[in-house]
Amino acid sequence: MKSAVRSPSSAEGSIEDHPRPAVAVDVAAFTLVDSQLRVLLVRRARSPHRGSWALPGSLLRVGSKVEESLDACARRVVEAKTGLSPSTVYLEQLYTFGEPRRDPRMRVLSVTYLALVPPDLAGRVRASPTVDEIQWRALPLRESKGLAFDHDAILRQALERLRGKLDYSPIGFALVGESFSIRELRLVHELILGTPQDPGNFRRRFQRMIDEGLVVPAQGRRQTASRPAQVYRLARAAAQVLP
Amino acid sequence: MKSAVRSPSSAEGSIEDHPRPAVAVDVAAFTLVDSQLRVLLVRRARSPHRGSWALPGSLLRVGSKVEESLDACARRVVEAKTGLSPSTVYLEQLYTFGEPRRDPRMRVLSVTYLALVPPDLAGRVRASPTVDEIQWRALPLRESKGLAFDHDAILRQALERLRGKLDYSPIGFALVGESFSIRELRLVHELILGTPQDPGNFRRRFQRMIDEGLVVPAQGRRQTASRPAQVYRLARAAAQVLP
DNA sequence: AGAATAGTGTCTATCAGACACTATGCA
DNA sequence: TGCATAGTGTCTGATAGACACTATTCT
Repeated sequence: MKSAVRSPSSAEGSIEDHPRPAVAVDVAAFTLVDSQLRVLLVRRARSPHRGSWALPGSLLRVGSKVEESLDACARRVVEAKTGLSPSTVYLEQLYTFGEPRRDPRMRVLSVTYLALVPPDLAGRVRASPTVDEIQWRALPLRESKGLAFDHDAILRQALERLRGKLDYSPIGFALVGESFSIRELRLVHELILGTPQDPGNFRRRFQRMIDEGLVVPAQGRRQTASRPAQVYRLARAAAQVLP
Repeated sequence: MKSAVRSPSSAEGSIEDHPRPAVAVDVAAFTLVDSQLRVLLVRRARSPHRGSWALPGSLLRVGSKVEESLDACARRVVEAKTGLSPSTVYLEQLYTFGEPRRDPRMRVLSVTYLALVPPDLAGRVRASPTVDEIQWRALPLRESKGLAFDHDAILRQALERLRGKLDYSPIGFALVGESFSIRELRLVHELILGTPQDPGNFRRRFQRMIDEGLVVPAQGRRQTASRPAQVYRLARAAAQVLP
């Protein structure tokens, strides 16, 4: 019972000899395509869960030469799957999943990330040669229990985080282009929250952001069936918030 | 550059052969002692950072027989250090730290947890035989750069989470006894937020919780220098929220 | 009685939500 | 000219914060 006495602190004594789990980084990447919220999925080519859809991921690079941080690994995953320069992609660590039997082969921890890809860049993934092995899937997914491993739970957690942060953080801007109309930003909120947002009230909240200098009018207008809308862009100071 | 082609998905092919990092679980455990917010620290008996104070932790138990989940590992850490039954301790995963050089010996990931220990149980840790190797240290710490590894950053993150969730979650109840006066709960909020809370306004917010049935009056009163206060306890339904 | 804390009342500013209304550009 | 969408105005109810006030119990 008192076996903890042997190694009371975080990383003691024979740390090199202690058995270690495999560590993967999996990413729930979202974007907007055709006015739909979509998540990036890959089809598994190998067992286990061969043929199932899964969140893209990779084993963390560990070893004498190629140590990468968790953030760097997540960036690498997004870059590899989309061909995007990751500088325009918002990335945020989500949660670490580590149930003993989540992978049938062996003990695997998954450090998960939330990624937001601007819609004007998301199209590139279609040009990939492995086109039918990777796709932006519209949400909500039909078969909600369809993903490999525990990726359903990861996806749920990612959406929850997204919804939770939308109101008090500028996270929504990561899903519109560099310049955007209020209508476009409102669509992002409506898709994430799943409920229509009152145009007037939404605009008033947006107006406060203008007053605070968070957002500034930009050149150009949006072509619509009727009156064109003013477009805006993030102020330089605020753009730093979304690395 | 295109090395990702070899293993495009999360856990592919030679997962058993891929080099693996060590994985530790470190816990930032808070409690109230002498009307002060305190964090549980242990003094490191071995190199690296020998003699420095650190958050308590343990290597994750991995292997054929003793697979434990991340949550179970965090519970085990708290139990080992405090002697408490972990059922009364609030536990929540915080963040996973994985910078390549955070441990000089080798690559070590730290999955961190926030723990809240009810004040009436915290005293037990003093009775431990290793009394001068472990203690509840008052916050804020004097030497804010004094902890081993990157534990300063972990502690900062834990306090941030605590502050952030205080307003919209019942997390504060985890730092009072089973029955408590409004004054006691207010003290918890004041210590976490670092600012005095208006007694009247605080009470009004509390009143809403009573109206919603979240909290109910309990037997007994609190002995003070003047008028004794009513004590309350969480309603049975609400108590489930704090496992 | 006096001190101290528990607990109440009230005023103001802010904000979300509902919804009616005006303005502008396209077909 | 009509229509669809952009954008404004207004009302209501909920809430945070500041602060004055009353109530109760201990010494």
